[in-house]
Amino acid sequence: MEEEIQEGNSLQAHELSWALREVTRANAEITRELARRLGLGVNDMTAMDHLLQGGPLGPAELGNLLGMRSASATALVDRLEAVGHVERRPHPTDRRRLVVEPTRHAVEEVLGVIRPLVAGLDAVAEELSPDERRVVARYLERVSEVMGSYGPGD
Amino acid sequence: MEEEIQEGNSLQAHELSWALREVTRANAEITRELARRLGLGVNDMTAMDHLLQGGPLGPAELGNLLGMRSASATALVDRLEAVGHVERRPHPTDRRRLVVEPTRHAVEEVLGVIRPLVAGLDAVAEELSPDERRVVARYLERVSEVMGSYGPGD
DNA sequence: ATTAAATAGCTAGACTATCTAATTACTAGA
DNA sequence: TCTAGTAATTAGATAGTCTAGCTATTTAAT
Repeated sequence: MEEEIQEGNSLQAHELSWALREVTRANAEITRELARRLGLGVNDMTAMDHLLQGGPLGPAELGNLLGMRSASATALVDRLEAVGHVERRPHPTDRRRLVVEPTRHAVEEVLGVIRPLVAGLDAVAEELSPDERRVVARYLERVSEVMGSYGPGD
Repeated sequence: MEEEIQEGNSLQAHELSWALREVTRANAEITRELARRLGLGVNDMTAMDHLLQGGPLGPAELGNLLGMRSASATALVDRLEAVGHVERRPHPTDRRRLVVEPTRHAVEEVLGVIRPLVAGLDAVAEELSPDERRVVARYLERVSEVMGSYGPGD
């Protein structure tokens, strides 16, 4: 896009918000692209991402992270299991529960696809000085807070 | 991921990337929430967003922004038109084309829902000094570039 | 102990949104 | 004018989600 930040003039707040909006838009695009490369739907890919990132999750718990009902989560885990990306294991203490575990092969495949992106983003962060990183991190945290405050409510 | 051991007190690059990841995750959530409040699907809401933001768009052009085929875009515009959120108008010069225009009522409704969020994000930007805003903006632009470089390709 | 309520996951059937392929109408270049 | 290309649509198929209801298990209250 052609909107360049003006040198000399002060940068208006809404221009910064616009840059943020561009990031979220680019993120939506890349999410579709990564899913396509993995041969998964967007939600299925995002679910794998959550499984790699976070601790052990049950099907419904996983679905909640994606804003879906437990029935849909069952179907989601079915699909992931069918392609060998996850396995259902019994929960160690609660016999009602399951834990959904990514398979070794799936971990490698997913990481292989997202690694270049992660590396690219880390490289951008490396370009900043430690002080600058602190400024940006604080901004990003505040943005997360504000977004979170509009979470599923009334 | 557990707490990273920091060298000195400097903020590591991947911690910053993690903060970015939190933002994109929060954005995915709030996108669902905003769509829910408007009684629209996520793509339909995002389409409205694009129509408010950008210049005049045809159905397929709009669909491309969302990564969908022209047939799906036709259906999308059908849905938006059915609830009175957009109108199909003839393109001024090319009689094959249409322009999809949001209705006055829809503009108000959508803006009413997203305005608080936009205001909240602008307020976060206001908390920063002009210099800090420049630093953050540059980071966000670089992030958009990196994400864009993984765009739909091979 | 027994019973009642809540929780986790699953099944069934319907609905929504997307896709591919083919169709119509129009534009533009040789 | 003929031909190739483009914009939008239609038709049919498929995938993913939803609601509603089910079983099994756990937790809490008699």
